[in-house]
Amino acid sequence: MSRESVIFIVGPTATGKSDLALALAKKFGGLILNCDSLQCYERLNIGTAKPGPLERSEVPHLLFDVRSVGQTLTAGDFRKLALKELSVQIHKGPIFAVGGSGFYIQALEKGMFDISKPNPEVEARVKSEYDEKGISWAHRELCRLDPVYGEKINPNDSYRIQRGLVILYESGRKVSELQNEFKVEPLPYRSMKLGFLPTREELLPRVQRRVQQMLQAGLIEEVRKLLDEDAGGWPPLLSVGYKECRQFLAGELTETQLPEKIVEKTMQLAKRQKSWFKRDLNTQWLGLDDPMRQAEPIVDKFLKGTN
RNA sequence: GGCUCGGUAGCUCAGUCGGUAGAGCAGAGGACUGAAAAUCCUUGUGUCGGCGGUUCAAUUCCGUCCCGAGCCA
Repeated sequence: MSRESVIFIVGPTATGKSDLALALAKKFGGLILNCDSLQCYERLNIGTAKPGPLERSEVPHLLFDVRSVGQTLTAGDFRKLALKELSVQIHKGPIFAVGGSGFYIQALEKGMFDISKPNPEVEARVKSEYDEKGISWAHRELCRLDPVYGEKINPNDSYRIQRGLVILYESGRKVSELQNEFKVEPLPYRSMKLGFLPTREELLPRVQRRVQQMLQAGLIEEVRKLLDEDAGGWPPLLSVGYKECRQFLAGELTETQLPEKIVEKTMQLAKRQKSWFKRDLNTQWLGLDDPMRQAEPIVDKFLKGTN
């Protein structure tokens, strides 16, 4: 029996991925590896539905709270940290890699371009030039320097335009070249994927319940404390739930609008997560009803198999 | 009870000097290589409140009724 196994558990938010991972890890003597971009940060607990001390005392939880307030983590950082954790921990038992960040899971499974982490000075330079000269200038500049990539991305995609320029200025490399040269670096362990793909009707009540619970558990207070510590410019506080609490604290949302807005934004996030995960044909899909019963035999068979 | 203003897409509303209507948001689908819970793309038929009348033609004008808000009694 090969013990060097990774079982991914993917899907949109509020589907019960963490609960399933915990149950499976207990059952099969495994460990949990976080694949959620925001649960990597300290102090984002309530709003990310991060597993608490109880869960973490039952099963080893890896890659939670690896960055503190004000710091950022990139997908590339995540990949490196995850591979390192896997190399030292995988002998201890099967790894249940859980999370809703499709981009992070892709980074872990397939690798990333061979370039260094973005240099903050270059990023700042691109940003200020972008702010000064505008998005259409930036897009034209990108098209001039890397026509293939420039024409592929949308002229309104501020994020990718700036990123493309940062890569060009910093390394002189074109994204289109990097894409051509890129070779998948598969995970050096055997792996399988379980996933949830609920309908809107199935997910909505779960999201509503979860948002209610988060607010009761003190989400607003969590946000207020972070803002008191001057974390206002920290990108994670722009994410779903956190952003809306800030709007509430700024008087831009009423007490009744707040939960409604968080539910709405969470459902939109879930839609994007679904469209990311559903195209992966290697995923075995589970229903929301008693997922442990469905998953256990699949995982058991996988762990007993040798290929 | 009288007067006024409203009733148009799931919501907020625009508009049609009479030729059956369109924005934002929501919803749906999709993309995705270092902030990804980010960033972005595509997608708008609905008894234009009901019933009558005028008209070649009414969501638009007129009458009446229903509903909501406000003012006066």
